[in-house]
This record gives sequence, C-alpha cells and structure tokens, in this order.
Amino acid sequence: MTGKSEWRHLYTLIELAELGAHKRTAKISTEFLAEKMGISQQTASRYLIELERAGWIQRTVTPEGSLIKIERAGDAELQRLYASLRFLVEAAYPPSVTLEGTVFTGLGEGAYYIAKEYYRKQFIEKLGFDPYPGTLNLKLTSDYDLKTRMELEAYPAIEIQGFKNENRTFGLVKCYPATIENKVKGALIFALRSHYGASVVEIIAPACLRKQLNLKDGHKVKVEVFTLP
Amino acid sequence: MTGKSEWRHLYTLIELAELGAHKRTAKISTEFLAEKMGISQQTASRYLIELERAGWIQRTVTPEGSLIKIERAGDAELQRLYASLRFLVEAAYPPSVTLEGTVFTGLGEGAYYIAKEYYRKQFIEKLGFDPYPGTLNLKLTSDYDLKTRMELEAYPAIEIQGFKNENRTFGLVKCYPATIENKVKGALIFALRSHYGASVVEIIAPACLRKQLNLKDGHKVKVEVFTLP
DNA sequence: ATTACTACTAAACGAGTAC
DNA sequence: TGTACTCGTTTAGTAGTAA
Repeated sequence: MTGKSEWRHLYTLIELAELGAHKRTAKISTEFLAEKMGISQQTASRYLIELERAGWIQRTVTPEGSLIKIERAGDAELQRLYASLRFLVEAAYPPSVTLEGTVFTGLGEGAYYIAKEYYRKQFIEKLGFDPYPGTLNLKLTSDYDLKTRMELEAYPAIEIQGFKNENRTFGLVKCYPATIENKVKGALIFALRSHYGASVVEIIAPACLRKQLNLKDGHKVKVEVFTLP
Repeated sequence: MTGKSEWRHLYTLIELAELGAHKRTAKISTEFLAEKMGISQQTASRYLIELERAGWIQRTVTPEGSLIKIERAGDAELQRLYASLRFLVEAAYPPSVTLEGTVFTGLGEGAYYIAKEYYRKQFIEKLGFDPYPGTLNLKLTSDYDLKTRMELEAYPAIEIQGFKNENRTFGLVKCYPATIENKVKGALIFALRSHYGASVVEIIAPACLRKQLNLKDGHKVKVEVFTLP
C-alpha cells in the first residue's frame, strides 16, 4: 500500500496534524516533536527535512522553532490512509481474498460462452478488458479455499446480465476482478455450468493464461480476488 | 501517539487486513505478504512473529502458508488509528495547539476568582482537579501566538458557569485542558478580567506552577492546549 | 534558543540455508 | 513448497557540536 520508507513519514505527518499543522501553520520545534514521537531531536529534524523534500509539508525555520503547515500532497496522504482504514474498519467484507486451485481441462465450453457477443461486450465494459475466448478452470480442494469461495459468494459482485437467443437462455454471470499468480490481471467467475458445483471457479483474462503463465494440468495457481468498494 | 517500533507493526496489520485477515482467517504466505509490502520474505516472517507475540494476530503455520487472523487487540489498534485519523481529517479544528507566553505578575486577583466556591466546584468537576488558588499570567507577544489565541477562541471550550452574589456578578469562564512545559497538566483560561485584552492568557493547575516549574517573571513558558473532541 | 551537520552506534534488513 | 534461523551488510538513529 505504501513504499516502506514512507511509513515513518506518514506517522510524522499524523503527529504534525495532531499538533495543529493540518489546515493551519503551527510552530513546532524539532525538540518538541521529537519528544512527542519518542525519537531524538536530530531524527525529528531529518524527518521534517524529508517531508519538505517530498512536498508534504511547508516548513519555515525560525529561531523559535519551525513553522509547519501540511501541504495538499501531505493532506492527500492522510486522506488516502483514512479512506483505506475506513473501508477496512467499517466494511463487512475484506477488500481482497486469495484462492488457490488446481488447473484442469474442462469440456472447452468456456470459449463458447465467453465469445457470446452479448457477454463479451459487458466484459469489456465492466471489467475493462476483452477476454481471451476460453477459461482457466481451477479446482478448489482445501477446506480453506472452499470456505473462502462460499464467503465470496455473499460479497457484492460485478454482474454480467444474461440473455436469450432463439435456442436457449444464458444466465447471469457474477464475477470479481482478480490478479492471477500476483502477476496477471483478469477476473474470477463462478462456474458457468452448474454441474461443476461449488468446488470449481473459472478465470478469464485478456490473454491465454495457460500460455502466458506456462500452466499445465495439475499446476497450483494462486488468485487474489478483489471485492467491490 | 504510538511507540516507534509499533509503526511497522501497524502497517503490517493494515496490509493483513487488506489481504482479508480482518474478521476472518486468511491464508497468507510470508513470501506473498513480503511482495505486497515491498520487503523480503524473511522480514515479513519476522513481522508476523512479532505481531503474534504482541497478541495482535493469531497465526497458524501450515506447509501451504500461514493462517492469519487479526485478534481483538490488533483490531483495537486499527480502530484507534482510524479514530485519530477521522478526527484529523474531518474536524474543523486541530486536536491541540501550542502557545508560548512570558510570565508576569498580575494584581493577584486570580486567587480571588479561582477560590470562589461556585467556580471551584466546577473546575473540580469539569477539569478533574482542584486548582491551586492563583493563576499564572502569560503575556503573548509574537504574531503567531496572538493568531493562535484568536483561533482558539472559535473552538469549543469547557464552560464554567458564572453566578452572582449579593455584591456583584461573576461571568462565564471558558477553559481548555492544557499541558504546561510538556510536563504539568492544567488548564488554560482566557483572561478573567477584560482589561488584559486578548494578549494575555491565564493558566491554572493543581499546584503552584511558579514553584513547581521554578518560574520567575520574564520566563518563557510553552503550553499545549487541547481542544475538545 | 533553535536547526542540522558529521561521525559514530544500534537496529533493521536480507542472503543463504536448514528444516 | 512453506517458515524461520544465523550472520554479514545496509540503513536508520543518535551524540556531539557548529552555526
């Protein structure tokens, strides 16, 4: 979520805000800040210099202390952290969960469904990519993964509307943005055909995942699934 | 606000929450967490061990990764940070401001007012301490301090109700909890007598501040004034 | 008073590796 | 695979002090 060297800066920013540097200028000596943060005066001085260089604060050094005001960029950082926390603390479901499953070859129906123009248009519009005509089937085995899959079902999803043509009816498809193997962006869709049951999920992506990630049947694949904000 | 070694732990906790460890158990490998946080696998492992020791998370190591669940204590930390940030981001005024003034000797009226039983009872009830019968007068001089004092006037204050006896009327007194010289807890009250004007504030505390802090006329005193939540 | 540089110390980090 | 130990390296932190 944040570059690791920025952690300390973010904390300094919070401390400064608590000392009144948030939408006004506050006179804060490095010694005072240091005591508040449990660090040395020298380190506090360095932090302030770094925050100024990063454009997070405005700083004017005077013989009686430093005049500090948190800038737009710094305020944006506070807002960002606040927004993340609000979601974490208040939401009933997590921002993401991970699933792991084993690759297996299906009956090749995935391509048939995905390629349906009415579905395809919605994938492009709602997921932001044109799916490769085929799905990667993943069999979930561990209790943990099955449990997670069940939970996921209760979270809000992107809904791809169904339709009917002269021959038959195509149902609603629920999907979630996902990252496959922590590398490729795509989406998880609940098994399009009910006979797979709850232990199978399918993955779609802009390109052929088997080729892109060099996957064969039996390989374990890790998927990070994102819920909707 | 937080012990400095806990900063990184808090961040790890946020990351874990984003990975779904917030009110449920998530399977998170140290390698995966490391990549998310931009640190090494070894460091991620160490962080998890430290978080477990701190009682912030429950951790079960399995051959496929660690099962992580944020515990009550960890959740409390997230809540605490969230609450601080919410106040900072949403409040129209800062949690505290600092003022600096020069000690001077008044006409000794402070003691007269403070000792009035009707006032005194309210100080005890609303500030939580029995004030030493006397005030420390501080003359504000710098533009910064005068400006800050003006701002303070607009923030909500603890109100000490006035009263009248057979001879005269005693007005409403507005005050704020404060820390004097970053050591002693007391309160700032706006000058009880109008003839001092806006450039003077008075400080009360459980004990005599002149003695306790060895203050003489002309000494500079720094006061951290807390606004109300 | 302050701030902040330089030189040093302490702590955190990560590579290698055992399990 | 995974986790987590040891240990050398890097980085962060502080003391002393100049400005």
